Formats: sequence, C-alpha cells, structure tokens
Amino acid sequence: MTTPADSAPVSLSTVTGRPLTKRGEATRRRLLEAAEDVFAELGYHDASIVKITERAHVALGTFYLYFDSKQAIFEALVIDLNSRVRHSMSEAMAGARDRIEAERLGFEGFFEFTAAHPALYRVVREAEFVSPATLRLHYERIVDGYRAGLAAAQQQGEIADDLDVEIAAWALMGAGELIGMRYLLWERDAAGRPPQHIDPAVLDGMSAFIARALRPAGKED
Amino acid sequence: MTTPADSAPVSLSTVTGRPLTKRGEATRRRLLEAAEDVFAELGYHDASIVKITERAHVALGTFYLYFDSKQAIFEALVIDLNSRVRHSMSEAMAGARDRIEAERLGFEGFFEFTAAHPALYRVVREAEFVSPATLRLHYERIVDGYRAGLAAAQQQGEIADDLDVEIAAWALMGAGELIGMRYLLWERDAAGRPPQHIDPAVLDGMSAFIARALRPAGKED
Amino acid sequence: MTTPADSAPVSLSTVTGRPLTKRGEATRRRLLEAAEDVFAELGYHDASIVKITERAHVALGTFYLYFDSKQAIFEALVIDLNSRVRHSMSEAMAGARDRIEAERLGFEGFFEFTAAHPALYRVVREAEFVSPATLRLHYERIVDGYRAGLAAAQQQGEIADDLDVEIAAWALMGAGELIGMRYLLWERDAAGRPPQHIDPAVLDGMSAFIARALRPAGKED
Amino acid sequence: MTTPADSAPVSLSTVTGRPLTKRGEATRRRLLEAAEDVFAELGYHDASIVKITERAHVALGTFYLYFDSKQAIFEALVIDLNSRVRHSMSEAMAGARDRIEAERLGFEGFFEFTAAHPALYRVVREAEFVSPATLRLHYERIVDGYRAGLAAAQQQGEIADDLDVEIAAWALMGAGELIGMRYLLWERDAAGRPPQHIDPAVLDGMSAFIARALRPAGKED
DNA sequence: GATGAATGAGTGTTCATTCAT
DNA sequence: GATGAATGAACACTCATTCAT
Repeated sequence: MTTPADSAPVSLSTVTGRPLTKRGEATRRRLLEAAEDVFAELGYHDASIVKITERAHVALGTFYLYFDSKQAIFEALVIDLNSRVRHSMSEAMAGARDRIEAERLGFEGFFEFTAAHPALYRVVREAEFVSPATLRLHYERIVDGYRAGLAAAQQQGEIADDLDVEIAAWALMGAGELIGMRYLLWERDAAGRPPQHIDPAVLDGMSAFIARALRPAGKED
Repeated sequence: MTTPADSAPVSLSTVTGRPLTKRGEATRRRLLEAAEDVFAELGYHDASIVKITERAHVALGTFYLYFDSKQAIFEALVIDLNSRVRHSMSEAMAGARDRIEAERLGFEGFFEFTAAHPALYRVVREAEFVSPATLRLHYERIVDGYRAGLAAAQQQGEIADDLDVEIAAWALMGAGELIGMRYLLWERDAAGRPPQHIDPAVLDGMSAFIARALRPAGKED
Repeated sequence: MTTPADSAPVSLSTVTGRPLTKRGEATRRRLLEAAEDVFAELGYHDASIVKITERAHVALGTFYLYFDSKQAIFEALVIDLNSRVRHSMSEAMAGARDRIEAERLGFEGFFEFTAAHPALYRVVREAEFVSPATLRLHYERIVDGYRAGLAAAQQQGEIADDLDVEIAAWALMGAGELIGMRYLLWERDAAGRPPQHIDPAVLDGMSAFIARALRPAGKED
Repeated sequence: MTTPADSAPVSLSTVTGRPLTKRGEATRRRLLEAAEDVFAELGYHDASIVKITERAHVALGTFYLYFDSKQAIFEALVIDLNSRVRHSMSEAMAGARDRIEAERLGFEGFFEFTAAHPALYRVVREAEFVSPATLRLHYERIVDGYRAGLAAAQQQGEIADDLDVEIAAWALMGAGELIGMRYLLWERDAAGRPPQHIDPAVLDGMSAFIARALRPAGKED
C-alpha cells in the first residue's frame, strides 16, 4: 500500500520563493506545530494568527514569511497530517499476514494517530467551507490507499470478490471516523483526560464488524 | 424504532417568554428555513444574521425576537434537522420485512433527506466548535434509534448474535455519512447540479456491504 | 421657604392630549415608579423601555401613550423627584426655631429622602448629557429655596451678614450631595445593605460645619 | 499635602503586554487626549470609539492596541485627570502661609484645572454606572489629600480643633464641585464661551465661607 | 530573517420607536 | 386604552493582513 511522495518536500519561503535555510525550516515547523495545537483547540475560525505566532514564539509578521494566509497554513497542515496519518497506518499494517489482519492493524494505527493528533479530526471536519479541495484531497488520498489494498486482497481471494472496493473503502473510512470520534475524542477517563489509546474491546468489535463485511462467503474464523 | 417526542413542541418568544402567536410562529419558521439555506451555503462562520434575515424577508432586529443568538438558531436548526431526518428514516423503513431490508430503506431515506437538505451535513460537520453538545445530541439520537433497531433484530435472530450493536451503530452511521458526502454532495451531474437521489448502484453496494456485516453466520442471499 | 406649585399638576395623555382618566393616571404613576427603580439601578443608558414597562407590568407600546420618549420620562422623573425632595426638606424644617436648626433639619430631610430614593442622586448625576436643562432646573429650584431661606435669616440677623447667600447656597448643596453620596450611598451595613438613615454622628459633624460657616461673628453655641 | 506616586508610570501595550515604544507611547497619549475631548463633549455613552480614533487621527483598530475597551480608556482617563488635578492643586497651594490661604489657593488651582479640563467634571459625574470603583478612587484620592492637610493644620492650631476633618473634607469637595459647575461650566461670556477663570468675586465668597467654617473659635480676620 | 504597530472591513447584538390589531 | 411584533440605525470589538524598521 504505497503512496507516491508529494511532489516537493522542499519548503519555499513565500517571500523569496527560495528554499528555506535550516533556521527558516525550523521556524516553519514551529508554526505548523503551533497551528496544529491552536486549530485543534479552538477550531479554524476562533484560531487567530496572533495565537498561532504566540504559541510558536514568533512575531506576528514572521507568519507571513512562511505562509501566504491563514487558509494556506490550514491547507499545509491538513496535507501534513494526511501524510503522517497515512504513514502511521502503513507502518502499523506492515507485518499483517492477510488483509483482515491488515485492516485491524491499520485502524489501530489510525486511532493511535488520532489520539495523538486530535487536530486531524477537528480540522478536517471543519474544512468543508475553508478549503473544500483540501478536504477532498485528504479523504481521497486515504481512500485511494484503501481501495488499492482491498483490490489487491480481492485478487488474492482474501476478501469477497463481489465487494465493490470503492464503496467499501468509503464506508470503512466513515466507520473509522465516527468510531474514533465517539470512543477517543468524546471519551474521558476518571481524570477528565481523553484516552491515549482506543479501548481494545472497541477495536475488537470494530474488527469483527469489518471482518464479517469483507470476508469471502463461507469463510469464518 | 420509535423516538420519544421532545418535551415541548411549543416555540417560545425569546423576548416575552410566551408561546408564539400564529404570525410569530410563521416568522420563526421563515428564519429557520433561511438559516438552513444560508448555513448550508456559507457555513456557520460566513453566514451572518443579516444574510439570514434578508433571505427570510425580515428586518434584522426581528431575528432577536425569535432567537437569542446566532448560536441559538444554529442549535435550533440542528435539532430541527435531526428530528426530520429521523422521521424520514423511520418513514422509509416502515414497510421493511426484515432488518436487512430496513437498513437499506433507512439509508435510502437518509440519503433522500441529505440530498434535499445538504445543510444537515455541512452544518453538523461544523458543529464541533460551535456547539459540541448539540453535535453529540444529533449523533446520539440517531445512534440510539439504530441501536434499538439492531438489538431488536438480534433478538429475532435476523442479525448476527455476536455483533456489538453499539459499535455497529456508530460504524454504520459513519459509513452512511461518508458515502452520502462522496456520492451525493460531491457528485455533480452534466449540468453541474448535485443529484437529487443516490445512485442506485451505490445504494446496492452499500446495502450489500451492510448485509454482509450484519447477517448471521451461514446465512446468504 | 415656599416654592410655587408647578404650572399644571394635571397629566395629559401624550396621544390624545387630554387629561388622563383615573386608570390612565394610575398607569402613568406605575411607569414613573418603575422608571425610578430602573434608572436608579441601571442608570439612564442601561435602562431600557422594555425593562421599565416590564417592571410596571404594562405592555411596551403602552409606554408611548404616556411619555413621548425615554428622555421625556427621565425629565418627568427628575422634576417629580425634585418636587418631592423639596417637599421633604420643607416638612423637615417646619418646626425649626432658627436658621441654624433649620439647616440641620433640612439636611436631615434631604438625607432621609436620598436614602429612600437613591434615584435622585444617581439620575441627577447622569443628567448632564441627557437633559442639561432639567439638570439645571433641579439644582436651581433647590438653591432658590435655600437662598430665600438664607436671605430671610440674614435679615433676622440669624446668620452672618457678610455672607454671600447665593454662593453659600451652592456650597451647601454641594456639601450635602457629597456627604450623602459618601455616607449613605457608599455605606453598607453588616448585611451589605445601604443604611436607611444617615449616621447621626455624620449629621452632627456636618451641622457643626455649617453652623460655623453661617453663624454671625462672635456668636458661638 | 503629598500624594504617593502611583506604582507604575510605565504604560503597557494591551496586546504585547510589554512597555510601549516611543511611538506607541505617543499614540496612546493622542488617544487619551482625544478621549478627554470626546467624552467631555458628548458624555460616555454618546462618545464612540470611532469618534475617539478619528479625533486622534488613528485607525479604529489601533484603539485596541492601547486599551482593552471603552470602559478601560474611560478609567484610564479618570485616573489621569485625577493625578493632574491633584498636581495642579498641590502646585497652587505651594506658597501658602497658612491653611486658610492654602484652601483658597487650592480651590483656585482646582477651578483653573476645571476650566481647562471640563472633562473632569462631566466624566466623573457620569462614572457612577460606568465604573463605580474608579469614581470612588477619584473622590477618595482627593479627599485623602484634603484630610491630611486639614489634620496637619489642626495640629498647628490653624483650624478649629473640634472640626471633623473627614466630614469637612467631603463637604468642601462637594462645595467646590457645585461652585465650579455653577460658575464655570454653566457660565457663558458675551461670546457664549465658558470663562477660562473663576470670577474672583466667587472665589472670594467661597473662601470667606470656607474660612469661617474652618477657623478656630474667636479668630477673625 | 524578524519584528510589531497600524489598518479597516466586517459582524453580532441592542434598543428606542412605530403601528396594525 | 392596551398590546407586542416589527423595524433598522448604531456601536463595540476582532482579526487577517501590510509594511516600515
């Protein structure tokens, strides 16, 4: 389940158009991390550039050396998170023996990432009116990977051959999104903190649901 | 799959605190409909009270006779749409012979409503930072209905008895949400208009997926 | 220390221009009392017609049957309070044997009224920008009475003959105003309620101060 | 009659929280001066931030770099005027030979300041509902100085030893306030302009009144 | 590279007043 | 006499963006 690298991993200064120096690269990273925190906490609209620059320990004007606009950093952030979540999922699926197991591990990776980066959820669910193109990009890149994996597994006979992999991919992604929202983001432990890992019982339940949905007819555990 | 009626279907004037006159009730409805359109088109933040009142053909100040704030009409709208989508789903499921069929019909009703009221999607996905409580209410009310239906069906042996109905309910709701987003809201016909009905092939694909996920072991079509 | 009665004690409906019926008169009174409370509590600007009508148990529109505007009721209230405070002062001074005693009793009456009607203070001190003419009227009417009393006493040799009674009148009025503010309106008892009567020690202190300022040379207690 | 300097004469930017640059300090001062004019002319409520910033030749948003709110600049202004009027009074009293003379000079300084800064009056008399705490601060700071001066004079035997200096201080302050209102703010010369100095006859009359009230028994001019 | 003062368009909300019933 | 729905001007405040230093 490989994903082609993005065109240019080299960040350019918006003002000079040239590749960033090492120092510049660090500032840009700090801004992006600050944005992740601030967007996750306040949402796109209540987040402000001042808050982002404050959290990044950078002056207000510096922001515009690295990003053209508030929307630009939002898009950069979504793309960044998207790469990273897909990377997490691939890593998690690495040692899987079959697609059914891969699914479980992939979702585990997804939930792991979600717990560590709630911005992914919060930000994406707001993206519809901020940057619809980026929103689609995000979902489509994940679904693409999914579909590819499912199609390959279908070739291998690991999953039902009458399954529409495209539809299944969207359905699974939606299922993962709401399960994550419900059992990670909404959940609070005794101390009122969100859990860092998905409840194993939930992961089991979800995996069973998925396994049943994908498995070829006549094959049971 | 019954849902208990909300406590008080009587709208109160925010200013007098008394039940609305017929004229008042009509104005309130106009505002709510205008808000649905404006929120769906522009999103919560770019929507403005002026835009809503203009679309409702009402003066600006009139707004505040019926709603306490922008957030208040947002919440009222979510609750209103929630009631109506659940009603649509119930209606659609009415004649189903078994749960599997009910699921298909229910989703059909859901998609029908989504196509007619895109605000449901757009507005809900923004609700996280506008009114988290309302967001949860929305999902939980739907999931509650779902879970009840699934549990009953499980009793009847119509669906797998080892299924965790709670988790399944969230998974199905998420699947429906993304499928609707992808195949209704993002889809455009030749004229560039979004379709009014879900593509039957997609509904088939999704139903097959669900059927497989729910059906008791050993039972095939 | 007589004050000529105001021209017309007959209230007219602002809408018909005719004298009010008994019922109308009562409503007008209720509005005026409500206004006294609301203005005293919130000040002119934060007071609203709605709040006044609510407190008067009258519908919003009714207000405009009795007063032309918010400013109009404000002015009516100041004039009303002014008549009443002057009446209180005259009553209090009735049995005085000389002017020095009259002063003490007059101030006592003034403080009594102030404690019962804090609106007098609060409203007057805001009147500068609301209705300067009414503000002057208020002070001048009181000062007129004062001056007349002082002048008469001067004739009698009860107070120093080299005293400028006009200036003394303004000075005494100012003294009374701030003493009232400091020791009545700002004071709070153990339960946090403002006192209903001036602290006798303060009245003594103030009377001594005034006595010294007014008394003819060579005359001591 | 010394007054301890306020803790920190360093203005802080409300936005960075750091001490202001020279340029910033100038802008802040311009805003404060504009506010003095606008509040004096229109009163607190009819003054608007736009009007203040226009008069200060500064953009609207700039206001909020220096003050948190309309109320905040109002309070800053009262405090500022308070310091300055007390300074004027101290200066004026500097060369006085005794307390009686000091009183006359102090009031002269007070009236001088009042004529040049009518905002002091107008703004303070509105402060009750805008910022009661600041209102008290203003009066108490002046009264504190007064009381200290009177108490010292009492020690010296310059004023009557049976005088309650606290009460006398409030009485004198009130007298000064109303005399200033009546003979400075309400007075108009032939050209309709308010006088720049108090009528000497009034100052004489007032001083005589005060002298009599303060002087020890048996001491005449 | 970095700074932070300055800008001004935009928006939610209030409230005195009117008028049809 | 009384009601209360409707009106719309006015205003405090926010914040993305620019630019001189």
